Amino acid sequence: MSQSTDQSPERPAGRAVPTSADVARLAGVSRATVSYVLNNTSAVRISEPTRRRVREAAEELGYVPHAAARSLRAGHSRMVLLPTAHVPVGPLYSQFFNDFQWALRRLDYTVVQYGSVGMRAEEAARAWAELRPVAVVSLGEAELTAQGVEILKRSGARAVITLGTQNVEGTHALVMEQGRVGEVAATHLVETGRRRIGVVIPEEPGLDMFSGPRLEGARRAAEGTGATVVPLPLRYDEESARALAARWRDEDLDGVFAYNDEYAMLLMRALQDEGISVPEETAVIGADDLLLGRLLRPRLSTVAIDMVLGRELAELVDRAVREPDTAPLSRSLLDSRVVRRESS
Amino acid sequence: MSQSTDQSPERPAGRAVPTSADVARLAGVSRATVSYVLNNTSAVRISEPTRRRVREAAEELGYVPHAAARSLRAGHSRMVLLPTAHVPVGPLYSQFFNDFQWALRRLDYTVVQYGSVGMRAEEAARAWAELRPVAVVSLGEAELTAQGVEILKRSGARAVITLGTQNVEGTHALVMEQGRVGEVAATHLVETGRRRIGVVIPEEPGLDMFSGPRLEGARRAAEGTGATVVPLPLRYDEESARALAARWRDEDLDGVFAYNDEYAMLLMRALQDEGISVPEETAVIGADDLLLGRLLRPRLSTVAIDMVLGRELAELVDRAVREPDTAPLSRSLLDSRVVRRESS
DNA sequence: ACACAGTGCTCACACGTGTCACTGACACGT
DNA sequence: ACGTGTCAGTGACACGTGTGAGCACTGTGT
Repeated sequence: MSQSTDQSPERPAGRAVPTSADVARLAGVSRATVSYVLNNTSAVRISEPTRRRVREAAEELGYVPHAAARSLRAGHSRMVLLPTAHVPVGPLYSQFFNDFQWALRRLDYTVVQYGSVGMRAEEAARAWAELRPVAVVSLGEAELTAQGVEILKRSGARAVITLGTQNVEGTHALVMEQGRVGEVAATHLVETGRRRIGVVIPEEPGLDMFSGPRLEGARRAAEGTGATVVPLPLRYDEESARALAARWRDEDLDGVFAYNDEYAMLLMRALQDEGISVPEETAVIGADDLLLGRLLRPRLSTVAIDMVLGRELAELVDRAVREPDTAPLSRSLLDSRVVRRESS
Repeated sequence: MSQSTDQSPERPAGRAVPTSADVARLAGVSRATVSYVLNNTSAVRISEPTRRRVREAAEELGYVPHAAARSLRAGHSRMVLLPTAHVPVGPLYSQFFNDFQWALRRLDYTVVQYGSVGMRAEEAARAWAELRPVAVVSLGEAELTAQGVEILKRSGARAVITLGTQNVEGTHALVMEQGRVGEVAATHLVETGRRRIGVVIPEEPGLDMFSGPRLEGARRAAEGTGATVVPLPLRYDEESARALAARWRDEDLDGVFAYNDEYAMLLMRALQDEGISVPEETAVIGADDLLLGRLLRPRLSTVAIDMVLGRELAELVDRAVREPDTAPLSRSLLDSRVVRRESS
């Protein structure tokens, strides 16, 4: 990175940022009093007239406390860091993350998303550690090594939590059972008589953390039923889908779980263009229960995924912070159920 | 908010967070030397053996500098704050934001997203100001009042930038010409002979900042051509679409610009179910050029939107920070063009 | 012998905040 | 007069860092 140049960033002199000392001066009291008043400290008693004078002075100057100074003094920051994923997340996660943030703020945490694009895992961990967050909640475990966790904990983080598919040493690993998604999809296909079942694996990077476990789940479901599972790599474009459809009959497939509804729609169109009838010749099922899937003919069957509430997760985080030495959290983060429509 | 309780958050004593003083002690030098070495300060000369000893000591202790202390001393933070929008953003913006963040980091800024869910504008501005960001870049101007801008600037922010549809006093307002989207869509419909043109307005909250200007743009395009524009409120569900389609012939519409591809797909299906042929009886055009739109029959026409590069915007921000007194930035952030397929 | 410059490092302050320990002032009971 | 207690507030330190001023030492020129 470039060196911090710092070319005399003086403000225009007359407009210095007001501090609590300025407030104290204007109100004619000591700085300590200002601190007590503005923080509503209950242990010290300040008369009502003084309180008012302080508040008015703060208002007049437009005083805003300096978070860095505050947390420096306090020794901690009540800040929860969310490494921003480079994963392309759908509306499901957006909604979940919004709720989660809102709930954390209710618990008086400051939520900060901090990107790590183009950094190695350990480098990123160090950058996060500089902010001295009280907790780190990572979507996926890809950007966290055991060493990175160690760095974070040593820098004062009381909880490191991953929302992923596997456990990571030293973290509270909340497992999203992606495997269940593949499992219920495959089970549904098997129960409706399909025998050679394709599972679409997106070739787009960053999705492996979801697609891998879903494939495994499908395999588990097929085990011992006589059905076989065939992984099908697919890029999210028409040409790739056409190519896959062209060799469909050679593969002798009669059912497919297509990772999610978008890939399912793409593939179903290609199959139909190839003259393969859905669901008679091949059943298709997606995941996420997008509205758009209901607009196709046949209507797309799907796996609906119910995420845990953001509020619940926020409470788990809060507990992990308050009692860092308790056993690692354990909670299934999502639930899956088949929504059968017409394509399967 | 609840009071900060601070119930003796002592770490297990043996594991205190290491500071530069610890590093100095271990390396047998002064704290100043440590600072000089770890920051590669060129003005002071430190011998190579000493440098090595310091680096090794830092490594051994797992020392990570304390960002709060650093920026407290420095008086500024090179932190760019991105208020997280409560707007449901599509893949277009996700991509753009990723690029933008990456580019800012290249310029040695620290990018932090900070939510303001459930806060009033002024309250949120105050919370942001506590972090003393050097710049604030807001997607949309909804969560920024003139007063909020004043608070931020007074707290040391050298640039407040909005990516929106209108100017805000005191900010560098980068205008996304949403109007153009509606304009090119309507122009296209008019040129292909349509006379009564519907414009879908999503009823979902948070989208007004886009839908309003798009409607206005469509109106501009129709002006003086003899065509009329009819706003059509629509919720993103099948029932609402069915209801709209049911009164379609009464409205006597022969063309529709449907806000984006998702609403367009929803509406087109409802029209077809109602027995209205597309494009013969009614032309349909969306926006965003989603892949899924190409899967329908007829294939969906759309307005492709080319966003400005994240890197360019990052450079604008950098310039605004370095020279805060220059004229407000001005730059059109997006470009629109019609992609004609089969539905229009 | 002295001035002077260069090298390698340290001292001590400042940044803005929270809070512990303490101080006057006044009231009350004896 | 004295001890005790409450009220309303203040003084001073600590948090971790960056940096200008300065110090001890060595070499070099006159």
